[in-house]
Amino acid sequence: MSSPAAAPANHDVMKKLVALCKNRGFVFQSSEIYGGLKSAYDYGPLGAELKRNLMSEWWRDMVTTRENVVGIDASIIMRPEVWRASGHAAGFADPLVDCQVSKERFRADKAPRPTVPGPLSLTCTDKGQAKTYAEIIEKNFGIALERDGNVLSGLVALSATEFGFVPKGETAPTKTWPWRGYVSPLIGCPFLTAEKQFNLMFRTPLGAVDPMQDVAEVTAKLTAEPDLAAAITAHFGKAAAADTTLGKAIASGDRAKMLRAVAEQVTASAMVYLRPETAQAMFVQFKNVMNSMSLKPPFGIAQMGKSFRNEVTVEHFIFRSCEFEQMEMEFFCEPGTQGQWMDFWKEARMAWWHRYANYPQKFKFRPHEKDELAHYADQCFDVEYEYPWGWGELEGIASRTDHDLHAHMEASGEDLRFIDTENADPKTGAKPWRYLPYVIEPAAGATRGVLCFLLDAYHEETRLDHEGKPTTRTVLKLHPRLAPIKAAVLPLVKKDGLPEKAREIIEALLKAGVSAKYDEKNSIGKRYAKHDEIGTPYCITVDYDSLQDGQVTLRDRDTTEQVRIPIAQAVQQIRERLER
RNA sequence: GCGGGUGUAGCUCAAUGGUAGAGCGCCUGCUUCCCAAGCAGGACACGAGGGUUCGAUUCCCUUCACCCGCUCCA
Repeated sequence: MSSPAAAPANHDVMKKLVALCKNRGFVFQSSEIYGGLKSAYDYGPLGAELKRNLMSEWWRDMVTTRENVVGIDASIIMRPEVWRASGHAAGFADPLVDCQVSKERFRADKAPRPTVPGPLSLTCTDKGQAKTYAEIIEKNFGIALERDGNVLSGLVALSATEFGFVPKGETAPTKTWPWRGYVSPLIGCPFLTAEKQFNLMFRTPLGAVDPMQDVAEVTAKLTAEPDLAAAITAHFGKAAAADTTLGKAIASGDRAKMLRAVAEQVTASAMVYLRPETAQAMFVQFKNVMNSMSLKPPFGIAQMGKSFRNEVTVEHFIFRSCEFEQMEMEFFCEPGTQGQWMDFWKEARMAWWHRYANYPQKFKFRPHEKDELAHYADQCFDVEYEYPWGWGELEGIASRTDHDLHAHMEASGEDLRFIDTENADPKTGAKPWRYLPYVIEPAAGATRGVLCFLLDAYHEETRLDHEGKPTTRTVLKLHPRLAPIKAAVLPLVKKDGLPEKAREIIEALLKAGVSAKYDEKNSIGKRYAKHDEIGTPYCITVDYDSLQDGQVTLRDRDTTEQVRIPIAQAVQQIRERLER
């Protein structure tokens, strides 16, 4: 597209874009009239078109125009086993704890565990912080720790389950608290909140009867017993054996933990998860897809759709939200060929982003460092975009090895290997070769794609009005195929038969399947400006000459230049421009 | 979740312990022959809940949401 090389360096661009999105019907905040819902957004009429266009372009490029890629559209809810096998259920259900003094939040399983018995000294970053924290502790826990520079001392680990305060000069603790054996990583503080499960996944009971009723009834019954642990063991039997979650909770002696485990146990059979990524369905249905479509590696399965994650922090408008949309493809190939396919898809994917961008220099690859790689990947590249707040991820292209298929084969007991009858197993030399394909996964954020192309398209140009005063023209230089409205049809004035002529043109456009809008309100300049702001690439204007010579002007959004074309060619001309 | 900031019309902003005003936009009519023209009318707001007060948009508390920083990811 024709544009200057340098992107506008406007630090308010996010603010302005968010305002434009609301004003012009691209993106609204969810449930706005009720005060809004955190990190949830609704796509308005133009935003819905834009997102749809973007996703259609992806599907066309990744599925429709490729012989070796097929698409699926899987259910968002799947058996919980899927998420256990994929590692999402365990890997993201880490217990989180807050330090009651420093407010730091950390993972309990990774926290430091001081030797017992022994002193527990709090090391602050500086003297000022030490003073503040000492005051907090005095106020909340009623003890005055001894302060020496940035170190607070006086707390002592007494046993694996108890710590206390031993004032200077004393030998016995004057006050004690129960303890879980670890302290906060930053300052080494034992005053902590209870462990809370932070789960990545959205959980919902599947079924007409709400299992909370069962939870309430069982809890009421169990807590009426004098010995909770014994009551649980009696009620659940084998399900409360020592190696189960329930059994471990009983062993801990913590009532809250036990009741939590009871609730989990009672609801377990009804609970399902909303998928945190679309990828797993493509692994789980790998065999069905391969067999029904008579495919053999190398081939890909693609899918677009919503995924759900409880993010620790949501931020930057639609950049990170709990409900988001993905465009993912799992490309299954022979082990050993993953490197070359990685190169292939890297290039293909970057070319795709560049195709719609005004500023290709704002896209780049960022290779993952070894220690940054997910456990399932042997290589990973992020496609990053330079957002106003810095570089951020847009797509991840991961070499996932055979990790996922392997995990699902093991968990389900289903043989997911491909049987290659033509080639011998390179290890044994025997035919057929049974192997689990390796996977290259280009996983793009559709929601992020919408944001990045809106940012890429957002332009402000200063020009002089008819009086010579500078005015700002806001233009969304969206790629014509992404633009929500392709053409506006405008009578120069709304009289003398011009509207009627314009109506004929818009009807022809709509009939041809081109998204177009008729507009006769306000002056012609205002209508141009309005359509520039929503990214309409072409305006067709009917003037008095049109009635005589059968021609109209076709105005280009980016250059504002006009050419005169016959009305009879209008539809065809617009369609041709969209195919470029 | 924690710290800091913000919340007044569709948008951008103002004023005020005594019941809110402008610009732009929007709607109606007239006018208007190509890049946010003019005239005349019109509609629309104190994020929500509670407290103090004779009276709160203003002061206090709570809550919700957003923005900027700490963690994670498509």
